[in-house]
Amino acid sequence: MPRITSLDIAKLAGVSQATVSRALRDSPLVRSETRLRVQRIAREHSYSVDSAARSLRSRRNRTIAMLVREESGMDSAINPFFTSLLASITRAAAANGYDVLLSLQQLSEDWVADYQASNKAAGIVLLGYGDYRDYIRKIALLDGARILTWGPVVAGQPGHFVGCDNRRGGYLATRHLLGLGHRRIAFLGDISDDCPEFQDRYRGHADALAEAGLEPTKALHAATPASAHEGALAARTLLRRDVRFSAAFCASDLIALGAVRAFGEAGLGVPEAVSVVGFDDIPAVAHTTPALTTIRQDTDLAGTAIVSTLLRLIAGKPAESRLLAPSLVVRESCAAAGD
Amino acid sequence: MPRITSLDIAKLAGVSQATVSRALRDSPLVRSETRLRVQRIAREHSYSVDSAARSLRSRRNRTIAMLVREESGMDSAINPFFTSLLASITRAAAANGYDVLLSLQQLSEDWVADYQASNKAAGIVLLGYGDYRDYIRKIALLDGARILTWGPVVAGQPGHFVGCDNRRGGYLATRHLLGLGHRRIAFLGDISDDCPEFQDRYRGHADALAEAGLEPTKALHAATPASAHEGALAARTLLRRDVRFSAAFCASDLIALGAVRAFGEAGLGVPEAVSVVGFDDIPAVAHTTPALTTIRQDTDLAGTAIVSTLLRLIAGKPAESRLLAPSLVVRESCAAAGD
DNA sequence: GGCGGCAGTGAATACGTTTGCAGCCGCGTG
DNA sequence: CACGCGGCTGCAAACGTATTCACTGCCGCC
Repeated sequence: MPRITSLDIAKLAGVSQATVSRALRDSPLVRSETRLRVQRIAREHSYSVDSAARSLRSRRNRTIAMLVREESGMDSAINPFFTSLLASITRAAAANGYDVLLSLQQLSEDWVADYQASNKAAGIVLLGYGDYRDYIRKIALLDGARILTWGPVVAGQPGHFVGCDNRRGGYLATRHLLGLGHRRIAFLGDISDDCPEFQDRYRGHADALAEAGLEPTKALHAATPASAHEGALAARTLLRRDVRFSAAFCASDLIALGAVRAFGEAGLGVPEAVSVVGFDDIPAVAHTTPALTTIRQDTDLAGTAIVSTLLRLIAGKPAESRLLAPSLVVRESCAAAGD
Repeated sequence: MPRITSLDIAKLAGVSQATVSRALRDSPLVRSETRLRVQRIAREHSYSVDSAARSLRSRRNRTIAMLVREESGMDSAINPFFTSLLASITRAAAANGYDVLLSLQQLSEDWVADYQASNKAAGIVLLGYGDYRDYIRKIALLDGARILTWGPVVAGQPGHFVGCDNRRGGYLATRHLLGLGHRRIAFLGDISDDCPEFQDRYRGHADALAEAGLEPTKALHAATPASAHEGALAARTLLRRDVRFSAAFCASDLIALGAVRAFGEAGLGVPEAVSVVGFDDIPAVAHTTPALTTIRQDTDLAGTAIVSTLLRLIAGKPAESRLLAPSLVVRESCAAAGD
């Protein structure tokens, strides 16, 4: 049973194959009467264009590839909004008539060749490659690289990025705490160059303090590894310093979870004794006790921003890196400062 | 800058384009010396085969499509192992040289035409379409439908399925409780025809009871909606009946979470007063207090099973539906029966 | 009335690859 | 010596579509 082709439809409709091709693409070149007839016949025979032939002939391709870093990407414990980001990108792509190719990659091999040169995809979205920054920099300079990276946007870097406005997020978090009357606010998180995200969150934190006429205090900052629950360690470090504070802004939700536990073990209830704000709004923190007040990244918005920027790149139009505004989600982990 | 083709490589290597094609596919027809030279040159120019041209000419396609149901699929709260299933399928596909197309679909439209007829994909994996059973049944009968559904395997149904051995899982859960000395074990979960999974879990539960010379007691069964935390409701229903039990097997982790809370509110500590076993091993339950003892579905195994079965289908070989063995994960929510 | 243009259509070609077929060469065999 | 055969290679024909170009009527205009 041979595959049904546009030529078959052409014969059935009594027109040429060229006309079928045009009719199915809603070309204004064909009379609307003809167009509708062809479309009807095609539908009746449930014909649909062979995508291989199409992209071979037209030299373009309605597919974008999502490259997710093997180790980190899909691990929903570490990067929990990846799933919803995935979904939202897929939705946005579909809305633009694009298919999405999913691939788990180490980013070590020559996958640019694999996907760009063999044109399996018109463009590439990189997810979870935060620490491959230099490599991305390199390939971003390739001619016509249609590559978009989800991650921290740092000024002046080559390549195209879409990411969360971490500085704004940090600002929102600390402003919330200030608004509740807190004045001595700890910051938990590593702000070395390894974590540009956290650096920005810290800057936002400082912004908010400055706005209130305060300055960040060194004693109130506890560095902590980015991942893992070792936020608890940082919290204990802080407690050991014997410095007064009534609130803590944690650079990630996981850190916050650890901190909440550490505070609890030290007899400091959250939010009675100390208020806590997290960052990310991972699904788990809505169901913890207390449910965590945190900063949410809008994954829906992120998906559409990523796709629309990438499509501009594909179309050869100029495209800017974009920062997405996060928002504050108030739950139960903050209380007004006692005095 | 025109795209580099196999013809270019041919010229560079001083052979014909046909030989290049063969060499790159490791055909035994070309002398190994020639083959290596061609491959080296291709690599040096980072040439890779145009996938559109390849699949057009060869009429085959190294892509499989994953269709995830829009509403339920990616919602990681409801179906949390979907993400890891996704990852594991992608990995398994890549190991076989297949790409994975991700699509969120309602399964209402004529997507079979879209994916099969337009051959974007050689085969289709359906995820999260539990209640589209009759529709799947219909399309499973299409000639050469290379479609695989992840979901409950019921005997005699048309189509190809890979799913968890729910009966075995139910058996394991209840056997664990019996082993701890429990004799009056409640079952929380809807066992109507709407939930074939839960029916099977209940059967396994009954199997284990029978093995111990016991019978399921009607009074110890509380139906509950499949999703949501309304397991709490079921638990309360049970408590109101004023029937004695020392353990509860919950047909899903979400039900279990609700039940644990309801028991707690009624003054029944878990596991001191009542032992609880869940099902699914969603990520959250490893971090609750108490951490939940539950039945885990092995998503890695599932991914490889799904892919290998689908590949058999694609190759035209006969393929069987497969049941995957779950395993018991012991945590903190069960204690030996007091007497 | 000729002529340019326009709307609609068809013929033909090219996209880059795979693959059937034929050809070549050298060697063993009858 | 002829012949065949096996190992290797090239030629050329598809695969199904998009798109350029040419063509046909037809209308309006000078």
